[in-house]
Order: sequence, then structure tokens, then C-alpha cells
Amino acid sequence: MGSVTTAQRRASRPRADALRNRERIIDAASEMFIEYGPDVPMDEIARRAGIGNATLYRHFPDRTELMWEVVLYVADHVASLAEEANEAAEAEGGDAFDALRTFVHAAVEARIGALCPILTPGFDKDRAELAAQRHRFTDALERLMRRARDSGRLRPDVGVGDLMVALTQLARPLPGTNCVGIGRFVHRHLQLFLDGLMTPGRSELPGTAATLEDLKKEKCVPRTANR
Amino acid sequence: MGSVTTAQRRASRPRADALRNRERIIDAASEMFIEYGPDVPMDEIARRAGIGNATLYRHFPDRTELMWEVVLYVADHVASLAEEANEAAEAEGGDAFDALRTFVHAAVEARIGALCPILTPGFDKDRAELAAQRHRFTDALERLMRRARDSGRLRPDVGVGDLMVALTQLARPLPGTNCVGIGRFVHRHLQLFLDGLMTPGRSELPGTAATLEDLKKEKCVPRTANR
Amino acid sequence: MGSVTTAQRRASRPRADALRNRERIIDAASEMFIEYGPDVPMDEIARRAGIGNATLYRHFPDRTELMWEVVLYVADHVASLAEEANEAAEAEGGDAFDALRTFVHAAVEARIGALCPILTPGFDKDRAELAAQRHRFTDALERLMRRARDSGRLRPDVGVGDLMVALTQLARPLPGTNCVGIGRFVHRHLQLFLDGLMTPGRSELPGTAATLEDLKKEKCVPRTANR
Amino acid sequence: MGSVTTAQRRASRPRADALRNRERIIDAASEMFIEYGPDVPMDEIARRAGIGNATLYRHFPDRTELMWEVVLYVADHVASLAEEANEAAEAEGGDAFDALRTFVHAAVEARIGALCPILTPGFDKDRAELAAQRHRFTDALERLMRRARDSGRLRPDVGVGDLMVALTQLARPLPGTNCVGIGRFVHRHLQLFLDGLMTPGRSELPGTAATLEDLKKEKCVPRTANR
DNA sequence: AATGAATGAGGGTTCATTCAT
DNA sequence: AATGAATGAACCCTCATTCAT
Repeated sequence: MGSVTTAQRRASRPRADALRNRERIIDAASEMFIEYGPDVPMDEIARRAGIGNATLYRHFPDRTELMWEVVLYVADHVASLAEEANEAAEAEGGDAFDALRTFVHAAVEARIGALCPILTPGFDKDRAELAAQRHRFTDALERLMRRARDSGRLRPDVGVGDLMVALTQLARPLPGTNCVGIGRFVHRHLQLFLDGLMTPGRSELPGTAATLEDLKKEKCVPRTANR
Repeated sequence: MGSVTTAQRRASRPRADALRNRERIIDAASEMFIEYGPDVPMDEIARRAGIGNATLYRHFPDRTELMWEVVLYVADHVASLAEEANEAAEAEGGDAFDALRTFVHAAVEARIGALCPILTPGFDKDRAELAAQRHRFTDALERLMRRARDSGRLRPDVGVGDLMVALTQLARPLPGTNCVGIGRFVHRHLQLFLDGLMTPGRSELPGTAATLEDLKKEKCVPRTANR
Repeated sequence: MGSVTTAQRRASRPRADALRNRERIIDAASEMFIEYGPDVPMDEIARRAGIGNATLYRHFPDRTELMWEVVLYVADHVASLAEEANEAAEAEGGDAFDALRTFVHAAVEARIGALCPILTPGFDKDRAELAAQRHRFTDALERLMRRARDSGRLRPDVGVGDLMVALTQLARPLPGTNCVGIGRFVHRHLQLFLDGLMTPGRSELPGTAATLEDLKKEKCVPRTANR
Repeated sequence: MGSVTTAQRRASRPRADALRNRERIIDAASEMFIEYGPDVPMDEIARRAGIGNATLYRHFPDRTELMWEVVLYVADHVASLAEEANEAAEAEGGDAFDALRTFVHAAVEARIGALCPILTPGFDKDRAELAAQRHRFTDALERLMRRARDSGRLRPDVGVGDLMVALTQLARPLPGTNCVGIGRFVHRHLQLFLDGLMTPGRSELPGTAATLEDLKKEKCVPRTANR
């Protein structure tokens, strides 16, 4: 036991430096998706990752694949955070709304903004692995919010979709900028938004809560083709 | 007396169709800046305006100039809204926080999101005409917020910059989406955010309030590359 | 007699202002062909002529036609100069080489450089009217040079083509510039070139004399299509 | 010792094919600058070089940079020719005017006409490397002409600028022509011009000698438009 | 496996020419 | 007849992706 041929090792285990590069790329890409959006030039990602552009393509055959891996990586992280938050809420003495706050701020640090490619037209968000993470995430967050609602601190007229959309929006860089400066505002404004989510509700809300799923089903017109 | 020749009228007044086209362009551009950001292809703007691309360039010699006109147009509108809101607040029986709510929702309808080019690196936001509108706007909004603060309904630890940034962010379409669907959320989430702005403050806010001016001074790297 | 209907007058005689515009256009174009080459933007020509662009097109349906008229106009002028020079040489006491000098310098003033469109690929230099002028010009110049040669002051190993090419080249603006400055050099360098044409020849000349006709027959490869 | 690894060599030395392409581009560009002027389409240069247009841009980020490299390349060559000519003149038994003739004809072969971008408005002819070549060139040529003047064979009333401008002009292809045919005349007419430079001067020269420097200072309007 | 280089397609802008007033 | 406006094609340059070392 314990002895494998070189060939076997090759097949199963990638070279150490290749693994390291893979990490670097995902890291660079997730940062840059947040700063510049999902259209950031591939060469720039490669540059920030400190590798040649073709190396990037060896790891991820095209931009779609890269987006996919980034999303998967971040979604995994964020899902874990949601689960942890939920567990904290379930734990003895846990407060669900506080756990929600903790999760929201942690999600920003975990680069939840790098999930933006999900909304890109043509992105196949239903591929198995991602679906799994989304389920973990959605489940945990829904249970957490239900618990917060039940505890009487979360307004009953808001849903997971509301939180997700607002979180995504507020965590983005300002349009047309890659201002690091937005960072100064993100946590501040999320805090204010969370305050707005608390009971008693201070205003009537228009529309209804929706999940991201619902949103994705909206009539998304490719506005380009209307002539 | 009082009568001008046709020639004179011609000289001073642009042709009717040209005026119409100009309106259409600004209209299309302001919509598309909101939906896609200030980098949206010029050809797409022309297409949505229903004109040839070169016509776009006849009206606005380059993208900068177009951004400028759009911003001016929207800023004028939004400034008026802010002034109206302020006047409503000053009027007998007026409530400043309610006026603030009214303004926020109206600003979205007025396409305040189309002001995003202001944050674009290289945009000369200090040109005289725009500076004037910004002053009108800033003055009115600051007075409105001060009044709301004084009336005891607005948290004292938030500033104009907070409102502006959150408003901008929440009013944007989701990244990569051309979904009209986001509209369903905008007013809803702004309402929640406004709730969070009310007294009594329900949480401690990190950071400090900042104006858009401050933001612009942040270390902003040019958008396309960082080399 | 002497009475024509308005209709007849219209058909035969263009309006006075139209005539004036036509002159202005040719004037502007001939200047600008010299300064910028035959590719100068049509709108710029219209601008310098002080008219709208469409007016230019009413007079000359396309750039080719405009070039043609300019060439015709200048060729006529230059041909007259050549004839005058020849006559001066034939007159009693006339010196042919001196007449040649006079002609060369006068041709520059007459904007001989505006003949450059002749060499443009696709230019139909064989249209009847132009052919006539070219004949007048060539005849006069050939007789003048023959006479100068016979008088013993012009080298026998140079021909009309030599003079024409050098004249054209030295009278052009420097490449890439519309420097008025070149004017300072033109007469100076033509003078030097003419000195070089005098007897006794001070060097052996490579190649043989050629007419512009010969030149036009050269293998002119449209270099664009060699892949 | 003294041995470099493959990696090191890679880092320092560009790939062989890239070098080859670079040469081809400069070669094509220098030809085409002469034939069509500095405005020749980049795509055409790429085509003649036998590469894709983007490859051209990889080597030279923009047209300015390409002009610069071409100019540098040719200037180096021409400067060497001037120095050689000067040395030949200084050598025992050397004749300065003959050396000048040799230089002029060699400069044409060395594509001195490709220096035309120098006169383009906005071209920074003072960048260090180019300034160096220009100095080498100017020094050598001035010394050569002074020597020729001192030897009594060169007219005293002509300067470097005269030679340079006339050389540039006579070496160009006829306007609008892509005729290789002009080559037949160039050496012929330069020979005639050189003859005109010899003593005794056969005519009075208008104006005064000027350097290219002087010319550059003339009131040069930007090329594209004059508004 | 890693890389620099090459490429075609696409967006920004200008210009000759046509259209509508 | 004169004009301002509109347009498609062409050119400059960038970027995702592929190729060759």
C-alpha cells in the first residue's frame, strides 16, 4: 500500500504549482469580478494572478468556465457562512437577527459580490455542483430568516430574495469605478438596510418578496434587438 | 417689429427632426447608462434611439460629450425634485422625512441612476453648467436632510453621501442583467433602507458619512486596466 | 432680338450666386489639394469655400468630378503660361532658358501643384477637355525646351518629363504637413534645379528622360492586394 | 560560469518569430510611409508585412510608436551613411562634393523618405534616442557640407536644410501614385539638383537657407482640419 | 505545464455621399 | 439653389481565444 506509480499520481494529482496557480487565478478573478464586473479582460486577471495568459486558459478553457469556478468557490464559502450563522442561531442563547447581521457582513468579506456572473445572460446556473451549493445556501438562509421572523425581530413582509438583491447591490463597486472607496460604505449601508428589516416595520412595502429564482425568470429582454 | 424672417428663424432654431433625434438619443442613453453602465456601446444607444450611429456622433462628438449632456439633463431634473421636496418640507404642515421619501422614489423615476458617468474617471464634473445643477441639488438635499434630522425622524449619523450612494446602488439593475424585473425591487428596497434611516437608530454604524465629492477623491484606478 | 424667355435664360445661364460659388469651390479645392493632397475631406473644402457641404455636391456630384474641374482649371492656366513663355522665347531678343525659368516660377504661383489628382489611380486623364489642355501645355513646353536646348543653354539629356516631375515634387508641401513654410523653399530649390539643367552638364545622369505619359504607363501595382 | 539557463535566455531574448515579424513590420512601414505618407492605414501595413493587424499592435501599441521605431531605424542608418561620407571626405585624397553625392544617393536607398513622420504634427522628435541620431546625422552632414564649401565646389549660399528638403521631396513617389516607377527619376533628378548646388552658382537664390528645425517651427496647422 | 505571440471579431470615430427642408 | 442632417463604410485599436515554443 501507499505506493503508486508516477503515471497514476499524474492522473490523479495535479502538480503542486498547477494547483497553486489555480488558486491564484480564482483569487484574482473573484477580486476583479467585484471591482470591474464580469467583463474584466482575461489578460488583466492573468496579470494580477501573476501568470501568463495562456496558463489561465489551460486551467479554464474560456471565460464562462472561469466564472463558473469562481462562482462555485465563493458560493461554497458563502453557503458555509450561512450554515454557520444558522447554527449559531439555533444554538442555545443564539439570536437569529444578530446571526443574520453577522452573516451579511461576513458574506461581503467572503466576496459575495463575486457571484455577479450568475446574473450574466447565458450563465448556466443549474449545473449540478452549483445547484448543490445554492441549495445549501438557500436552505440555511431561509431557515435563518424564518427563525428571525419567528423570534419577532425580522419584519414578516421581507424574504430571502430581498436580502440577496440588496446585499448584492450594496456590495458592488460604484458604477464606472473600481473605487476601493466603496468599501467604506458597504458595511455601513448594509447595517442601515438591516435596521430597516427589523420590527416594527416603519413603512408599507410596495411589491412582494421574491427569490433570486423568481428574478431569473423575469422577462429579460435582450434590449439590443428591438429595431 | 416682432417679426423675424424665415432665414433668421432658420439660423437660430435647429431643425425639428434634429431636435427630436436629440431627445431620443438622450432618452435612450439615460436608460442604457442605468442598465449597462457608462460603457454601453454607442452603436447600441443609436440603435435604441432608432437612428444611425453617425447621427449620434453628429449630435455628440464623442462619448464624453454624450455622457455630459445626459448627466446635465438628469441632474437638472433631479435637482428640481430635491428643491420641490425641500419646499414641501418647509410648507406648512410639511413633514421632512416624508418629503425625503417622496424625493427618493421620484429620483429613481427621474433616472437618477443615469448620473453614474459622474463617477467615471476623467469625467469633468466641474464644468460650469453641471456645477450649477449639483449645487442646486446638494443645497436642497442637505437642507431637506437637516430639516428631517431636526424634526427628530432622521438618524443624526447619516449624511447626504450615504443616501446618494445607497440610492445609486439600489436603483441599478442587477449586474449583467438587462432584466426590467429589477424595477420590482427598487422601490421596495429603498423603502427598507429609508426605514433604516429613521430614528431611533437600531444599530451602531461603522465608518463615517461621506459626500460623493469625498468618494471621487478616493484612489480610483482607471477603469480599463491597472498597469 | 435680344429677348429670351426666363426658361431659356435659366437653361443657358446659371444664377450669378451659383457661378460665384463654383469659383469659390474651385479656388478652395485647388489650394487644399496642394496643402493636404487630393484626399482632403470634402467638408473642409466646403468650409473653406464658405458654403454648405451639400452645395458643393450640387456643383460637383462627387470628389472625382471636383478633382476634374480643378485640374482642368489649373491646367488651362498653366498651359497659357507655357504658351506665353514660348512666345516670349520666340520673340525677338528672347532667351529660351530665361523664359523657362519664368515659366517654372509662374507655374508654382498658378498652383501647378493642384494638378496632383491627375496621378490618382482611376483618374480619367483622357477626357476630351483635359486632353486638349494637356496638348496645349505639352506642345508649348516641348517647343520651349527644344528652343532652349538649341540655344545651347539647356542640357540635351533632359526632357519635359524631368522638368514636370521635379517641378511637381518640389512644389508640394512637405509630407505630413500643411506647413505654409514650404513656400519659402519652393522657388529657391526650383532655381537650384534649373541651374542643374544648364549647360555644361556637371554630371552623368542615370536613366533616361521620360514624359508624364510614360510615367503613367508604369507598372502601378495597387499594393493593397498582394496577399 | 558564463553560462545562462534556458529560462534566463528566454526572459531576455524575444522569440525568433517575433523578431522576424518586427523586422517585417518596420520594413513594410518604412516603404509605405514613403509611398503613401505617414497616414497610410495600419491594416495595410500589416497586410504588406504578411501578418494580422493585431500583431502589428502587439509590437507597436499605436501608430505613433510605429512611426517612432521606423524613424529611429532609418535615422540610424542614414546617420551612419552621413558619417561614412564625412570620413571619406576627410580621408586622404577624398573629395567632399563627391562624398556628398554618394551620400545623397545612398540616403535614398536607405529610405530617407521614411523619415517623413518627423514632420507630422505632434511627433515628439526630441525623445532622447532620436535626438542622438539626429545629432550624429546633422553633425556629419554639416561638416561634410562645410568641407565641400571650403573645397570650393559647393555654393556657399545653400545649407543643410536646403539639401534635406529637396532630398525629401525629390525622393518621394508622385502624389497619389503607388507607382514604383518614380524610382526611375529619383536619382536622375537628385543628380540634377546636386549639379545646381555646384560652383559657380548659376543664378541668384531667393530666400535663405533654413534647417529642418526652422521648418518645424513654422505655423503648421494640424493636418486633419483647420477649425 | 507554462508561456509569449498571433489572430479575427467588435466597438469608437470619421468621412464621402445622400436626403429632407 | 442652398443647406443642415442622416447614413454606411472604412479605419483605428482592444480583447477573447488559439497557436507555437
